[in-house]
Amino acid sequence: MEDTAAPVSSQEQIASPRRAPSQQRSRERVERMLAAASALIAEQGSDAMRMGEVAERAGVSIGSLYQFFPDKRAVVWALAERYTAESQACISAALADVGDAEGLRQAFSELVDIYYGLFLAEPVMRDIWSGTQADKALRQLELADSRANAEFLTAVLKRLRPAADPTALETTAFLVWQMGEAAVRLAISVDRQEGDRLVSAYKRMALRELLAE
Amino acid sequence: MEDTAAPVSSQEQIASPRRAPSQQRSRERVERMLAAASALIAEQGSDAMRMGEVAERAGVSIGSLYQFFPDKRAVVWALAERYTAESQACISAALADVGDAEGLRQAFSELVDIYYGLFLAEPVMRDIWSGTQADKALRQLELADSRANAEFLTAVLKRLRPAADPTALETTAFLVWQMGEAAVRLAISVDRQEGDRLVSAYKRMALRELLAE
DNA sequence: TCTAAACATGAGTAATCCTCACATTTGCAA
DNA sequence: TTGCAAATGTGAGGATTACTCATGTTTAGA
Repeated sequence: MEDTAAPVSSQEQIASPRRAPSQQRSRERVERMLAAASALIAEQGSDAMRMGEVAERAGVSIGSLYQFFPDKRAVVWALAERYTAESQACISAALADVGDAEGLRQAFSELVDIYYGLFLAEPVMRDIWSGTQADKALRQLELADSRANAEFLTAVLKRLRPAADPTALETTAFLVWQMGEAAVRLAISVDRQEGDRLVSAYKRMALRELLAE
Repeated sequence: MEDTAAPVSSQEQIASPRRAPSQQRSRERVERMLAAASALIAEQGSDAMRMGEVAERAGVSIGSLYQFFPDKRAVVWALAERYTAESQACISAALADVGDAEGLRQAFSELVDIYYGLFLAEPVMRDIWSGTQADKALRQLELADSRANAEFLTAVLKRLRPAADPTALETTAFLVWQMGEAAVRLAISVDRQEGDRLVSAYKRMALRELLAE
């Protein structure tokens, strides 16, 4: 007798730290845990990362690890959250004072290059975001992040094309942004030369759309 | 004393059936296994799919399951392979006799609609391809599939724009195709109304690029 | 009919996530 | 300073699950 219902479809809530570290000592230990996890992900990928190994390398017991992270995904999620927070500021700054088409062209091109470079250089980031589709919580984080970033782009578009339908601009910005993330992920999974070509092609395609009409 | 090398980076080869079923009886049993797996994925997702449950539902022992599939991923992979084989024919047919810009516009739009519809309707397909980023073998299958499909598009482009640089056309086709897959995956993970808008926006963006110059 | 190969079985192995009962440390009020 | 509650730390062990293997059964063909 098994469940015939599909419990998966419900919104799996993101697991927040089981208990926020309130003492200095534990805050440092949590940092060590995250650093250990980051190193292990860089070496082996998040899938091969073992919780026991994270604990060992951080110099804490497995129990302590689970005191602050409800499960394995939460560890990865915590790292992912840091990256998004960092990049958000960078993106906001780059797009804030774009005033004309040429400005957008330059700022956008730079942003894509930075993003591409980050993925090429950061194995942890690459690993985390490539698992994004499979993990519901990460997928939600990525979507939320993408929406937030797309909003900066939307703001620019509304400035440059005040006559256009706002909803359409929002859709365009969101789509272009997501396509960019997909393009970069694609680019790093083929050889470097083709990757560069793909990123260039994406830039052209995105800008054509952003500056249309 | 731990390995400091990262064994993950090496090309994990796709696991082929451990032993191809040669008798009628076993061929039928393998079909039942795949059907059971498909049903379970539809209900719970491939991650929650348990090999024991697949065997039970197919009415075979766990040992039999492993006689034909070397591991869990191979089961999912076998299902994925079927979908790609099916869709390939469909895509090839749709693009084969495109002769002008208007023809491309129509054929492309239809293809995207079909693909979007398929993802909306087929939970198994949705699940399999959303895990695509995490699983190296599936990622390779998807890339190979995408390249093959993009080739049909490349052929059309070369016909419509004979003067253009062939490599550039190939890059464009591949990128546009991958963007399409990403757009559809994005569209099904937001609400239906926004999903529709995103797919429309993708069509416009892609066609603008495909018909440029 | 006989035999070798293909097929079938399921209890058992190994790996891993995570819990929990208990020990220790910290901050702070009396 | 002292006492104590809350926060933190520990690691053996429970629970789950992918996968193996020794052994038995069925099939195809000579």
